Amino acid sequence: MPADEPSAAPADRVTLFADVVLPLPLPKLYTYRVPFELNDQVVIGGRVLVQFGAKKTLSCIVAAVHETPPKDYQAKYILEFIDDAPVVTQPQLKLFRWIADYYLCTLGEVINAALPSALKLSSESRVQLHPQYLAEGTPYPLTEQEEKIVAALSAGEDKVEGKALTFSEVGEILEINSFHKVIKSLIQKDVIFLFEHIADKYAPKVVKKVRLAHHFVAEAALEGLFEALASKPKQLDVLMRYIQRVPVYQNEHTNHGGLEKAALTSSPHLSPSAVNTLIKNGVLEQFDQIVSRFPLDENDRNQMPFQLSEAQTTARDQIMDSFGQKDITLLHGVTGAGKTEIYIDLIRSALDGGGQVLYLLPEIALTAQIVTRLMRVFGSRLGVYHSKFSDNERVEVWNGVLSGRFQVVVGVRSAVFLPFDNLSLIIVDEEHESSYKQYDPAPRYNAREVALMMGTFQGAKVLLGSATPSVETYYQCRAGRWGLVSLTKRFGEAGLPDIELIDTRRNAQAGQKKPTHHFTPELTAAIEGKLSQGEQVILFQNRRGYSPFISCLDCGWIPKCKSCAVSLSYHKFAHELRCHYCGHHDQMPRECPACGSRAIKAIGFGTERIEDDLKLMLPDALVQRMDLDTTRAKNAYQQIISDFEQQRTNVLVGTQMVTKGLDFGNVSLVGIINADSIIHYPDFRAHERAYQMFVQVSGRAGRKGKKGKVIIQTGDPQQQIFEKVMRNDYVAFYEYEIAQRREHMYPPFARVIKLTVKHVEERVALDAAVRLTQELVERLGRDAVLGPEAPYIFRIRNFYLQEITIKLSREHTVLKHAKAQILESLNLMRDDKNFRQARFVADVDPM
DNA sequence: CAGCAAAGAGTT
DNA sequence: ACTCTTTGCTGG
Repeated sequence: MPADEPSAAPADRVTLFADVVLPLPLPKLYTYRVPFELNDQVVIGGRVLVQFGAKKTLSCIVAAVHETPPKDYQAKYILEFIDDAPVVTQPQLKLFRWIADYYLCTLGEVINAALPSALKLSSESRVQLHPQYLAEGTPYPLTEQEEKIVAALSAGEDKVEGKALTFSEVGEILEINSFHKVIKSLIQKDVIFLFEHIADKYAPKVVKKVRLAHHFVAEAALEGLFEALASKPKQLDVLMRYIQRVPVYQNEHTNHGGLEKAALTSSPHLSPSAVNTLIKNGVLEQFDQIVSRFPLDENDRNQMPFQLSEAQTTARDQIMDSFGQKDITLLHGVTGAGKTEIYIDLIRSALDGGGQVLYLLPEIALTAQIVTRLMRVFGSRLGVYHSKFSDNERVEVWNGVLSGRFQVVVGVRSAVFLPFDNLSLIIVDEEHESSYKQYDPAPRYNAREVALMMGTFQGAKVLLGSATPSVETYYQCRAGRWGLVSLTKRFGEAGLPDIELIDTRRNAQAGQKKPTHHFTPELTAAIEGKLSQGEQVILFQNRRGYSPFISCLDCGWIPKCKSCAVSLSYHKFAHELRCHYCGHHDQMPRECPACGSRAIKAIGFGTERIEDDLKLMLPDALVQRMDLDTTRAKNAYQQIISDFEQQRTNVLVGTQMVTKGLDFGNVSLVGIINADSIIHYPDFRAHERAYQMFVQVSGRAGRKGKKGKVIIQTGDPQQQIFEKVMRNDYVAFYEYEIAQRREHMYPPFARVIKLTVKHVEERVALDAAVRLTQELVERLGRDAVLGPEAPYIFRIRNFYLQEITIKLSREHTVLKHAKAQILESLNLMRDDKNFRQARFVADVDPM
């Protein structure tokens, strides 16, 4: 095409339209018009401000730009462009579209989950004095409270307009909650007006620094200063420290960078008031500097040299080999085989090739242990993305990936949303973990699957790692579609632990006594034995709280949650009854509300009770509990781990958390208190989960050359699964399980989509579910649809539940068609007046 | 038939 | 999701 095409309008006169993604669960994109003068500012993937509806101003993402005006309506104008570079890249948009499609949700929901909330602008209502009031006052009388607000609004330095207050500030001034009435009345009297204030929530981190005022930098001036301060020793001390830390003579710039104010007041002999006096007298000047929340490591590239063992080297080479032919490879390595070193080696060569690397870990295992090791090798090129990070920290990681500062990111499932555009390697460690699946709210995605798709889109290799691979993954390897590399030897030649099954039923018949009934004598003896040898013990019980329910011994009363179909768990420390599904809690009753009896007993046992009883049985043991209740605080988890690592505690009692990815050198015994509840879960994955749990928790025993012991307490030692756990025979487990899946048409032989219908009335929930089932059967055939069926816990948060399970062929085109049919059925249901208050939730590949 | 609450429609 | 609009219902 000739460059000077006469018909081409000048760039700034083209009428442009932008399709934007609103952060709402709306199925479509919305089209806004770009104002001419902003034509050259349009950035796909950038944020823009738009008016949505009459009241709302929203920030959203530009997904596409074009010149086609919408047919049926007049597009509104974009108000403002926020970014001059994309915050969401093209590869991301492509991936997000795939997620929305695959997981049956909207693009808005994906964007909402993907963006750190500090990147979403917030709009807050504020009030200000009305210009008319400022000019003429008001003819209406004002109440005392109204006067108070007017006074507060006038108090600002900004005399012309007065200052603005947010609603909550108004509330604080009046010290009442019902301030809306006051505001409403003032608006009616034209005394104030309301406006929306849009603010970026991201706040850079600022440190206070000081430097020497520039006219003192010259040597002569400085000498003079010393003389002038001769009689003020405190100030002199501060000045000396400054000069000691900042050699101002060397050059001007050294001083210009200054020194953190905190560094001047850090030792006890340095007085903060002396610092302030120096600032006040103009000797030092104070300034703010924006710093990264992830400081650059000065001794970067402190590449910790380490040697891969022979087995590790072989595995590494096999993985590289496999990647030559296949994009996806599974590293099946027993716990303790040293997978992390192999990962580090692979990451290093991926980085040398100039690509980015994403290293995914399940939520709980993202411990200091692994991050510290990675930090040592990759220094400040490593970004960490983690649920306990603050919003500001997340934004910095996001921007760091965009800018190229972070070339490796280690993170939890939401790290798949980060703006990578040049990935060459993705590692999904512990790929079988269910915490990769988001359950609520939408998007209900599995980060492992998203990672696989991301790999395909960006041409990256994907390495899945696990000691107990998911059946689906192993199946792909067996079928030859994915590569498989096995590591069967434990690092340092530590043998696999001995596993002993203890029959709790036989013990019960033998007449066990009460306070220790969940500890068999064998387990108790083993714990005592190990502790006396100075070794450590981990006890696993998959239930938190003291006991799962309590009961009146006289009338049998059991307290239930008022909004869920579950009994309330007793939490002894908090002296409360709690619902683990909705968070509702009650005081522990002194007497039975039904019959007045005082004989209320805790039935069953959770981690808290195990901890308690153990302390009674073995008063010298230093017992620590690790479960959701003890790890709520930001650093609690790390504290517990490090206490155990440093052997300040010697028994760790916990839920699932203790099974995951922790390396302890001195643990020689692991006890599984009750294996039965794990095996007998009503779900097609129950056996897989149980196998994984037993093997993973066993893997905590016996590291660093010591042979460990595992004791499993069960009422049914004949279960086939135990034999496979004891022989550590994954393949045998797999063969058995895959036959079951084939027979019953479960994954990997079918895709499962679970639909949940929720309604406050049991009847309506059932009716809606029956109707939905009919619709689905009509579209997909009788064989594809199971249910409806009320789940085991049939009411949660006041909603009655019904579940429909859909099983589909894995074939891509069939799947796509079926999902369209499902969406159609769901939309039909949502439009049906009879089911208006019903909620319909689709969960693709539930776990 | 006012006055209010609950349900429905629409957002570009 | 949120808000404006319509419909439905209670009291009279």
